[in-house]
Amino acid sequence: MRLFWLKGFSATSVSDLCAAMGVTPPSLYAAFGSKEQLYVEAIRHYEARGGPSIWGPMAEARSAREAIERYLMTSAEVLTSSDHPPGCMVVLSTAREEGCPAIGAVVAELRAAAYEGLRALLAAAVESGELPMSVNIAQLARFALCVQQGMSIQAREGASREDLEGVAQAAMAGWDGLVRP
Amino acid sequence: MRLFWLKGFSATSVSDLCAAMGVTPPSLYAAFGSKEQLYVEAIRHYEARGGPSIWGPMAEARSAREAIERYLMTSAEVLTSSDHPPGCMVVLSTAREEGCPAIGAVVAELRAAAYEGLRALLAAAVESGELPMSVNIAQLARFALCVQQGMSIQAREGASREDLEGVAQAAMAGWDGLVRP
DNA sequence: CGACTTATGTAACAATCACTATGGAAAAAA
DNA sequence: TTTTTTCCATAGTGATTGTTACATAAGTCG
Repeated sequence: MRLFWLKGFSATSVSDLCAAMGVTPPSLYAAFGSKEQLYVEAIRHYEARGGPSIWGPMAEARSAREAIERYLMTSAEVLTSSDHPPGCMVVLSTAREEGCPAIGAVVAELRAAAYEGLRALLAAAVESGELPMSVNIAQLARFALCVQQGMSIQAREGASREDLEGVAQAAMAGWDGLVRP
Repeated sequence: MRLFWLKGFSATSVSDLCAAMGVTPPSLYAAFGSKEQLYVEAIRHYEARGGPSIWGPMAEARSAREAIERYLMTSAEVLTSSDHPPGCMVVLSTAREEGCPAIGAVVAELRAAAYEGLRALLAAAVESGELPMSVNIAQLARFALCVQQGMSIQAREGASREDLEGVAQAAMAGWDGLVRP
């Protein structure tokens, strides 16, 4: 998972993977079938492990604004954590462009789920009256997602947690500007 | 350039490049030396051609706010233009992570120039009095850059120009919130 | 027209790619 | 203890990687 995360699909060879796992090719193929299936399993594992650390804190928020703020602030922390490659594996994946549509479909599914999660959160906030009905939910969800995706690139470039927290703070100012009537 | 832009460094083979150029390997190597040097020449060509279309409109702006707005709105248009691959080649490049530090250095240089351009613009606005001295220039520059980088990922995922213009608009609301005392 | 430099295509280079057939060792079952 | 099954490494599969030696064709100049 870490190798694919860091180097991408094409640039990571089966030799690299075997060396990192301390295994020989036959064992790898007996366990995962192919390099492609291993990547899918790796990114699914990534989502299952890393997902809660980002989506978890949002669930405890008492307002949509606080949820989005936690989403971005937690991202600033997680994406720059030093015990794994920087940035989000799903956001940074380019397997489809590298000529692997099967993986691309899985990645697209995970990305769509992130967007839909944000959208549903905002829709519920409109329903409950926290947000005025005039607010453009799709725009706001896409904006938050876009900022978080940009953070992944910044993190890979070497930005610090503080750098990204500044970005999150700036984005929340955008929220306040847009939500106001 | 388009092949590298779309598929990245590792996933683009010399065969692909030769086929796309209608040339055989010896000609390619006589002209460019190596795949690596060709990538560098391609991304430099990208910057020389595509750079002005983004940085050009900013120069005509009459305020820092308008300049940033043009930066983001023009990006929304250019990054989704249909006559070339979606997203920014410099932002989306992962050559360093793919194991090519020489290319990584060139990409880092181009990215740093973008950040420095934004930073200088904001510094000048503080100097001229348009922006209060209390504003965090580095934070604002990084925020604008981050949003633009996120746009590249969204564009590659299939977002439309209108989608990204919505993001740009939301980001400008963030500007207004941050610049106010 | 002939000599020479400049290209470009053919073919092949060693290395690495993803992947697998085979054989032997360890563990489980009888 | 013997048999059977599971497991895994050695070694090698054909294909493709980036790159180049050679030979032929084209263009340039005397």
